[in-house]
Amino acid sequence: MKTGSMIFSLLHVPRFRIQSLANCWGETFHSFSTTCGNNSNVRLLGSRIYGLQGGQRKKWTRPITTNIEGKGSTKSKSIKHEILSETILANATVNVNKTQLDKSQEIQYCDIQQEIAENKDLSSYTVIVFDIETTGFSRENERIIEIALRDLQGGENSTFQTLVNPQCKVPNSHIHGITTHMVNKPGVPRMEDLIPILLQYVRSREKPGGDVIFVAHNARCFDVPFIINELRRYSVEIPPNWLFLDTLPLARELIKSGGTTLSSTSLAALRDLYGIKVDGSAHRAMVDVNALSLILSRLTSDLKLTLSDLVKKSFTESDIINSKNKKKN
DNA sequence: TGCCAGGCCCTCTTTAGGGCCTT
Repeated sequence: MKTGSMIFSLLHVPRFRIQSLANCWGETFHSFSTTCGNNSNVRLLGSRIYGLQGGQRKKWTRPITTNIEGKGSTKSKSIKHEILSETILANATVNVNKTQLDKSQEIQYCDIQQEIAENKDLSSYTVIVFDIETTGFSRENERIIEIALRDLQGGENSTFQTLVNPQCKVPNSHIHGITTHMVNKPGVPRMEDLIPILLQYVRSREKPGGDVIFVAHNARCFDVPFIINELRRYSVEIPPNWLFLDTLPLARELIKSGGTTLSSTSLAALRDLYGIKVDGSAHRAMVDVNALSLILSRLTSDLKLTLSDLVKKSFTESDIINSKNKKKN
């Protein structure tokens, strides 16, 4: 198993508008590789954001990066975003080691993506695995401090990760290693700054007229309600083509089906079951996203689930709200 | 003084309670 190669990547954000952004952030990247039980070598590329720098309110320049795993993308590129008033202009240059990039093309996260490619009925779906780190468990009282996404179709800009300035203290640094000092400074985007960027990023991954399935572990009870609350806090509606899939019920289903040594449905237990090694700190968003990408692949294989099955198991924002209302009544 | 997360699942249950999962 080889690890440690450095891959630069970028977030190619097309020109778009944003109300107020006063941030500057950069990323360094690390790679992650693992070998699954069926001898299929899988290599993951994660990212981490450090070196956050302050910016000015109305005019600033910032590097935004995600990773490149593009097919045949051996050109060097770099990205430089200039924020002038309310407009972001994107230009890019990133240095990518060709050998490393060739290796990165071996990535095959999910049979799901192959199924999407082969099935016309499913070709409109985009599957994005995501994870958030927060200041605690309460969706009402706590805030998101890190978010990471991975589009399983891969290619350029298939990942997105950033710290988020919660504008409050981080009381649980012992969990994820993210401290108040790391996020409470001008260089880190606040949620209100990040939302338009996030929406733009997801739009850039969508297929025309297609739906996006967001996958997370314990999505129904934790990640999705958190996202819904954060968007609502800034009067932003969840796009109607967003679906959500929770891998926790899939893990329960696997235990019920028997024939597995899995005794807990936690992400850590699933990682252990499938021999997925963590490169970096577990409980950091992109590390968990990378692990869950592999877990999703193995879970769907073990449970013999197709993408159609996953679509049936997915839920919408309305489902969460309706179930909450039912409970109230 | 009162609140402290909340939804799902299991069982010694169903007019309930407790454990698990997420940070």
